[in-house]
Amino acid sequence: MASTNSEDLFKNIISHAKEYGFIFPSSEIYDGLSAVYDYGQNGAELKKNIREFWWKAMVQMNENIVGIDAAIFMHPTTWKASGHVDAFNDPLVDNKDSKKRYRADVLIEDHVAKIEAKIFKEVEKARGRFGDAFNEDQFRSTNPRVLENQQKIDAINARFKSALEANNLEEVRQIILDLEIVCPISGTRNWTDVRQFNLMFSTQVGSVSEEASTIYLRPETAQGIFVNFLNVQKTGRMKIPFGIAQTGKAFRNEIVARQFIFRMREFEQMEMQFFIKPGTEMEWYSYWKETRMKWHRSLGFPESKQRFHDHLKLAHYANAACDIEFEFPFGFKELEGIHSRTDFDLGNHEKFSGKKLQYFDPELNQNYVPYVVETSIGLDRMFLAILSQSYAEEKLEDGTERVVLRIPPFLAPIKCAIMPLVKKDGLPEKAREIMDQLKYDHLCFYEEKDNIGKRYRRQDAIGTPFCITVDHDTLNDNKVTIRDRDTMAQERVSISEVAKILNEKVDIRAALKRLN
RNA sequence: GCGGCAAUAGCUCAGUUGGCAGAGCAUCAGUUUCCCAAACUGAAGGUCGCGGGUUCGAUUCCCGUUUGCCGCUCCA
Repeated sequence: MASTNSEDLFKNIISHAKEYGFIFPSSEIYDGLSAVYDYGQNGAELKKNIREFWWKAMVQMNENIVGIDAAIFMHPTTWKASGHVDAFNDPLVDNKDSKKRYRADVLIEDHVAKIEAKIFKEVEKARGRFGDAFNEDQFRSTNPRVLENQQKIDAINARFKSALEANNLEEVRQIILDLEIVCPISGTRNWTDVRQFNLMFSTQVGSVSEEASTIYLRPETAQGIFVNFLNVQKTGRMKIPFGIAQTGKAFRNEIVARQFIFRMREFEQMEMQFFIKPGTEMEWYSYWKETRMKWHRSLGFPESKQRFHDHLKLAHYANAACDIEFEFPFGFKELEGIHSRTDFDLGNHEKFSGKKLQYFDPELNQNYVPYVVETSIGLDRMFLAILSQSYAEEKLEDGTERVVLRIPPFLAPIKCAIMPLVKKDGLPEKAREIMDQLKYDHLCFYEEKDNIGKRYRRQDAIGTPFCITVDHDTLNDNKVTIRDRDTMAQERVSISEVAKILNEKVDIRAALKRLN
């Protein structure tokens, strides 16, 4: 059972996640759906608790940050303004020998450019021959070689244009084959089919197909915040600097989606857009870098597991960007992104909507489009980080092994298991009384099946931090034992104190205070 | 997307040179023990991922396909 290397470890974590009701492949009875997963009974709780911790840390702990919940469907123009439509509409083709991928339109344009170069050469030759008397337009419209090449170019362009307009990718490939375009690296013409990779999923709104208009499932939640900037600023009487936070599903049609729930086609983001005065972005960028790292560190995992990764190549919307990376079993990977987005988004939404998205700054007595610093974390990735960091295969003193999830108690799916030592002599009744007392505050679990050791191990496996056991002495002294998941040590306490003790042990407040 | 490997019970896997489908653990019902996966009795759980082909007969051989993992590629 013990994992000898990180690949085994990762496989064991995946098995464990399924066996104990954290993660299931989507629609598994139909063989699943590639890169889509469901959260099971324990996974849903853990995910909810992570989301709550983020929400409280961002919204509840910051007077100048408020939360919204925007719709997944948005007006199609949103994605033109954001740049998502244009950035991802390229027809791509792979060379099977060199395994290199090219944009089909670039291959064809390069080929056209070569023909143009030939024409240019002819023209320059002629210019040298005729000297000052040279009439380029006349030469181009009469020279047979130039005309022939120009016709070729026109024919290619016309054919390519109509193929693209008809969305006929077969034809695009045929053009590449007919033009005998070779891969610059392998030199072969062994091309795959041409494929259109659009990052966004589309669907139709409207009941009649002719009236239907195409809309997209949002590829990021951020735009829901930008389009509501004025609504929130005005109705919330927000003053810059202020933030808008949101959690929710986003969808990306990834070409390659892999590594369990690390890269899924449907995933949940937790994003916060912080609106600031232009010129102050670098201060706020480093403020949020440190603040977010503190949040990650507050979970108590080794600091060596997290690191910053500064982006050298910046996206079209950013003037500074970094990732917080986590060391997953398959290496350091992005967990959260912090981006200085300038006024790119609000500015573009102004252009496309024609609405003024500005803030009147009373101190400066002037309007401006605010700059934005964004923090964007993948909830599913955070879930995987916590799951893989918590998972431990332990060898105990007596030589037996146990699997334990050392999830921080306030994030654990089940906070407390309550069990009678045996299921007779009135012990179950007593345990039920305690269960009925605690269930109003915490998700608790009652169990009387199997011997007590087995029940403890089952709770270890799902990360339940505490087990309360009712034994024969309980009936006389009204005391129970509280067993700690990590140390396996037991403490005997009065039943009247149990609620108070448990409240303290699983309280999210301690974690939030560590953020200060 | 390309290449490699894999898919048999909830989990980990064995197996049949092509001839009635197996183990351990887990699950459920009971007996017993009672503080760290104990024991016993019984039960349930499978079109051997799916679809074709070859064959008297395919879980086994062949082809396709789906899903997963790994490498490359991609990830504004």
